[in-house]
Amino acid sequence: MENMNIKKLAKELNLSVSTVSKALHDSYEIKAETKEKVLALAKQLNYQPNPFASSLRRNSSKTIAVVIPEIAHNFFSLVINGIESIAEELKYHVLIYITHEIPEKEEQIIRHLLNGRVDGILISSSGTSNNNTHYHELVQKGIPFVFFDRANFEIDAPKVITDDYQAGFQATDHLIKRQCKHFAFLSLSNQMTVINHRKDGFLAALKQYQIEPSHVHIIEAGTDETLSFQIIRDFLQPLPESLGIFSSVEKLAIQTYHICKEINILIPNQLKIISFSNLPTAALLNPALSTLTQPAFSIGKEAALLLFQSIRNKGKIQPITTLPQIVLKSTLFIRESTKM
Amino acid sequence: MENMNIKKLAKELNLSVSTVSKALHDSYEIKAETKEKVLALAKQLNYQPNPFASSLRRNSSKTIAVVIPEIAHNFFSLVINGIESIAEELKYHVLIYITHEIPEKEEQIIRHLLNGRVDGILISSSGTSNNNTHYHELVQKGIPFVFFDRANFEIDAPKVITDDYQAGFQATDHLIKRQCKHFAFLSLSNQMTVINHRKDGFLAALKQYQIEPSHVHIIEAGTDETLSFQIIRDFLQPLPESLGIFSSVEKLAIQTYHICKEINILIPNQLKIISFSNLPTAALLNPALSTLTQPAFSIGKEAALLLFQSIRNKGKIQPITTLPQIVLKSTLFIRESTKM
DNA sequence: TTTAATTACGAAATCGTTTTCGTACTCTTC
DNA sequence: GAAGAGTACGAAAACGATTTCGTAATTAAA
Repeated sequence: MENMNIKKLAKELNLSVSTVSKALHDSYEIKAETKEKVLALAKQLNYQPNPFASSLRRNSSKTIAVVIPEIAHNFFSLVINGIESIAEELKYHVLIYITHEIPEKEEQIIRHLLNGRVDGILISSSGTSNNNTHYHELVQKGIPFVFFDRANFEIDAPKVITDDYQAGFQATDHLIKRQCKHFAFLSLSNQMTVINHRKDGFLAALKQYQIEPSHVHIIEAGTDETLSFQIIRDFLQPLPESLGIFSSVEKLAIQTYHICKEINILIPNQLKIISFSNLPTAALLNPALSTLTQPAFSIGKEAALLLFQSIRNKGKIQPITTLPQIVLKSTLFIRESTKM
Repeated sequence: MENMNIKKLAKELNLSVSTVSKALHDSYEIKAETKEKVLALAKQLNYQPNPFASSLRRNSSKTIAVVIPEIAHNFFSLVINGIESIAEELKYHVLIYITHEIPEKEEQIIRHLLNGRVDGILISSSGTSNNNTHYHELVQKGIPFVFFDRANFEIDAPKVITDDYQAGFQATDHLIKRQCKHFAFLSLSNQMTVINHRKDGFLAALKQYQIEPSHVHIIEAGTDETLSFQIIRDFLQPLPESLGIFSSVEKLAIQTYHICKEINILIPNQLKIISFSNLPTAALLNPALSTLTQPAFSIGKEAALLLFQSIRNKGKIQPITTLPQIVLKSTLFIRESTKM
């Protein structure tokens, strides 16, 4: 009596296994009276179908995977919230995989997922877009996947991104209007398209205002914490005159704050800074941080919706139109860190 | 040729399915030469075993579930990081379920997991300890689970917690020594044991210093955001003299900061505050927030280790000794928000 | 030389569902 | 009342792995 299964249910009911299965799935072949009996006993004996048997037979797992570079990061946590809100509604399960910003790790995870464990994948890429073969394998295997935020534009898959170029332009325009003379862009990696879009917006704004190229600084801080600390610290000593920093990610802005505190640089007097960020405490920082805030929850929601659409359409002929690419808007919050 | 499976592999190799399966599992029954051939072709044809067939037969899923109240919260994100670090090593998969602090939601999730989808569960309870039947059902079904942080002490399961009583005492002691006259404890719920342990520490310290009971305030702020805002705001108007606040969770401290900013209460002059928190920006707030910081990553790691130990021991006789309960220490960081 | 043990493999059952057929039986309809 | 349609169910074949047995062939022991 360890575990209830459909066979025991059938025996108990004096019905065949197939009849019970059909009854549980509300098949038209079974008459109402029988269905009721089956449902009643199933509930009474606390029957729950074995998910693996079901997945094996139906070739569908009711599970999706989320592959992200890191999780202890407000942006990604909020995205997961958005994803979960949809998955929960559709009774799907959510597997989480963390790449720790290591492209090989991402490849390994994606390759593993080729085995059919999930019906679809949501990816925020850690890749340097050098090696795309794992994405191609997904396409070839017919496993639906959707990129969010960190997309790979060489791959023909649905994407949910934000208006990074425009946001970068807007942030930089703001710094220019606040009378900065030198401008620095804090970059995570020059291999990531999101970051590069933000940088392109940054550069475009500076170009439009004809800023002296020698006053433009691109700081490749990288993903390693201690290293990026050192790189930023080195850049700030000596401190360029009227420096305006546009940080492409929250983490680097926080590091900059720490460094400024350490070596006594006053924000916003000596240095203005604005950053992409979903920090719930941005307004409470000393000084309050001006931010470009991505609609993280919506990104997760939209990405999940696209994925489930993709899963539903699986097998059916794809429309010839290009795959959907949803672009959401980030919001600019002007706070004290960029005060004149 | 859609998907590779063991049958096709066997045919290609002129071997039986069973031989191939054994070879892939490095069985002693198969000679080295055959194993090599099988492994070689498996790699060449990119064979990956179907996880559902395997799980169905072996009755094990190589998957664990993490059930948490919310994810957009530094503490839980860090815990997940810790959990993932162990799961990844053991090649386990991690399913995430979010209860949004709704006990019924938690029950529903746990009940669903009785179907064998996972080999074990890590739980940070959202329950009010009124209804424990779902935990009992886990025990009865023999599904291993471990509580972390928010444990239910009526249930005989392994737990990883922190020294909440002591930390609460320490935080309060600190406030007393900083010459506070009135003392407030911001609580999420009087049904949660973690919170109550912190409160007990708080009350014990006040008792030891013989603080006038009328100067002690327990604020039940609750989990609803707008409501808790209102409750805290109401409490702060009018502002008790020399108020020292001990916030049991980060979120309420942040709300308090926002309110103080809004109604112009100066921290730490008019109000001192210390909070349990894993905010990476605690030191950068205005003013820097004194915190009790839980070793979130370690909590996740230890809980995962206990769970896997439990999974390995499944079926074997349990030792008569009480189940393991690991207590980790929180760290006190004194910052400006409690300055004299 | 006979017996026992070991080696290396294969047939088939099994895990618990789902789904395709097949088939009694009843009910129309002309 | 014969043919066709519809109803309600059951037998059995999947799904793809794992595992239990059984057994030839070889080797070792007596």
